[in-house]
Amino acid sequence: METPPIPAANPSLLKLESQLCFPFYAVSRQLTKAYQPYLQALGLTYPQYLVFLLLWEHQELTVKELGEKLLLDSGTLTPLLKRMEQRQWLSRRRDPRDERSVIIGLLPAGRALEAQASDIPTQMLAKLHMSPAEVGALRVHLTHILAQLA
Amino acid sequence: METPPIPAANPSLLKLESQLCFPFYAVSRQLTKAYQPYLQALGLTYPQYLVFLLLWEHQELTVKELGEKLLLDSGTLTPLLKRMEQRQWLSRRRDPRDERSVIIGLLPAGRALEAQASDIPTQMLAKLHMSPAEVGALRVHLTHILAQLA
DNA sequence: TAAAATTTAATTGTACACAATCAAACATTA
DNA sequence: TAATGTTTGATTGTGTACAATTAAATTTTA
Repeated sequence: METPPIPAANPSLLKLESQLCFPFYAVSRQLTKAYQPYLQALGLTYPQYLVFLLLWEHQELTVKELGEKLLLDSGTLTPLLKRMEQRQWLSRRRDPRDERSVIIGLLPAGRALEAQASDIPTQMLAKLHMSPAEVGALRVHLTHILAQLA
Repeated sequence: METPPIPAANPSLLKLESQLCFPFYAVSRQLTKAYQPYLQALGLTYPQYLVFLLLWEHQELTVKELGEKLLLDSGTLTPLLKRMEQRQWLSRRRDPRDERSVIIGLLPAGRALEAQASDIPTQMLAKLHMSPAEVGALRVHLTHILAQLA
């Protein structure tokens, strides 16, 4: 015999289709997958690409600064950065003025990747089937939500 | 000949702040963190919660069906489901009518969690500082983007 | 129907994510 | 300045994610 369903306060809210979180989770992973062909050609993972976006702009950043900008902690960044260091893409050294800090610096091989990555944003925009205006509006919206959460 | 590669058509596109993907990635992780206090009280991780949302509704689903609905593959689901099986939350058995399929079934301990989870959606909505109408519109928007990508 | 192709999970290996803890370096203060 | 507290990364352990491969079961086809 069937057990009657437990009466939730509002049963319909406890369904996958009612969730706001799931589309975020799923879109995030599908977007990462959409980057795959471009990133794989450069031997990069998506989080590594994000680190490069920051280093191409700033040349040098501490682990703490990278973590603040990407919302990632050292447990994620330290091994990721060590892998990128092994590939000679970046350097890791203590700040002589504050030995607690580790400065991540762009190396020539890492700088050279910027030219090869320059087409990626445009190619990704094409995949989204959205106008630049739509993309811009959505980015503003998401950034606002992120500010509420973080 | 191909498009000229070296200088990006628009250099500003290759910045973290220009990306649409990053807000999705960051919001997704921050949302998962926002669930933490509620899920930890039940001993659940976020992907395990998603599996339960489907099982509370459907009682039984194959690994393939779970994978299709959550956009996750067996390399992710198999170990996750084995952990949930160890907790007696669900059962795993081959479909006698097609021995390739594994049927995941809700067990009493898993069913009992539904009542404890029933308040989570409402509590999460409160954290978002958004009206139900806004949330609904955004969910529709994201679901549409997901359909484009998946 | 036997062989080939397809479907479905499981396995393997790499790379995140993050909570919790640790240790060193720096800052503060009594 | 010595003791206390804070900051910063690294480490450890658990749990996803996913590509690639494998193996078994089923379906299709010659």
